[in-house]
Amino acid sequence: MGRPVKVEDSVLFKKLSDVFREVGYEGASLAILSAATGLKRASLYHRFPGGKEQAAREVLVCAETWLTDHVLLPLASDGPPEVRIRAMVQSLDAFYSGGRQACLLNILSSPGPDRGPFAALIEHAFTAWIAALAAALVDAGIDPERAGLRAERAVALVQGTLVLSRGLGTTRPFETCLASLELELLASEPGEMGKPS
Amino acid sequence: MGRPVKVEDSVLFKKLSDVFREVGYEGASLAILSAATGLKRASLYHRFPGGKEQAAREVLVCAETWLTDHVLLPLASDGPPEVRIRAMVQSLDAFYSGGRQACLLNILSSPGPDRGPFAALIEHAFTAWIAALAAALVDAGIDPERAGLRAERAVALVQGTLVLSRGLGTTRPFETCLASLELELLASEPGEMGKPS
DNA sequence: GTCTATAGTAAGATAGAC
DNA sequence: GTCTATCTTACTATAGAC
Repeated sequence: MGRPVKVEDSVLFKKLSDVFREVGYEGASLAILSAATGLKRASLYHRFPGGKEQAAREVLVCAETWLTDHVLLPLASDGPPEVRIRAMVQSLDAFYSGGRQACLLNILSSPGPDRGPFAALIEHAFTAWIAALAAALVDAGIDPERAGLRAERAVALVQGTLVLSRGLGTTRPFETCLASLELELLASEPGEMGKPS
Repeated sequence: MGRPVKVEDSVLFKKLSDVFREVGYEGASLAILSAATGLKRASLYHRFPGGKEQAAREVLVCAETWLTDHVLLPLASDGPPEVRIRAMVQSLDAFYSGGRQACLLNILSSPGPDRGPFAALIEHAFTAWIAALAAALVDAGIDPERAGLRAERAVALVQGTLVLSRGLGTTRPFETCLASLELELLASEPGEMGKPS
């Protein structure tokens, strides 16, 4: 066995992220994280003195950076709204591997009344995502209130079709969702999104 | 301490279900399950020789029975479609405590490529739910293909707004979803659901 | 920065008394 | 049907060598 070499942060975070997305936070033991990254447990503690919780938090922060770069900034660019939204859709397709990989925002959120150690990060990510999407819709001439509802609904659809794709064992729901997302977000009719009144 | 009394199955399943929905499958240790149910670990093994996995499986079966009684059968009744759908919405509102409690179908599904021990049960539940909803929409005069897409989309929206409600720390997304679900499902216009072509 | 080695704790699971 | 007691394994975390 040769001399151990430093593991780059980018590949480290990628592998940690994959584990959390595959087996969840509680299911991700240090043994599994160690095997996946190639780092021994003690080395993981060197990188993350706070243990698994700190590792998950930093992975989440890393994911939020990705969200900012690939979703929020494109949505806030000065191009035509349909182009910005299309960029978001393509990024989401890649990020979730066409529906095969779960969302950290779902995986790392604790269901219980105590919202868990990552509640603030997760809430911030969802809020920023929805706000950026709504802003793009407003730029497209959509009423601000309706834009907010549509944006929130779109994020819920992405999350829900990920859940459904996993449960049904097929990526079709997620693919269908992404395929119709742009047209649906920019539709001019009140459609099925409008307030019932 | 008095003589131990038998714990009824109905309350046992309810308490086990609550734990799984609160802390997830991996997070639900036998110590937690024991504390929540009032049964010692050995007693849990007496009821569930297969351990935690069997307990979760039986809880899931119990949930599917609930789904059949409160969602599938009402959807398949011979009343007007809007009444049937309204019954489903009210049942969902109660089952998820207005968006405060997670869905076992999401919680117990393993994200990874190996779909986990409950994949078949979860897939069956989602499939039956979508099929029953689609059948009600067909009865309402909606084109079968569109009915299937709308039904799948509605289930995804329920799951997604549950995820979002948890992440945002408010039940509003789930409530908004339920409030507009009936009108949206039965809308006569192509709406935002139609195929892009 | 990574490793081996190890302590201490919590987990899943079983045996046998009542 | 529930309990106490125990076993074995797996996990988290730390110490110290290289």
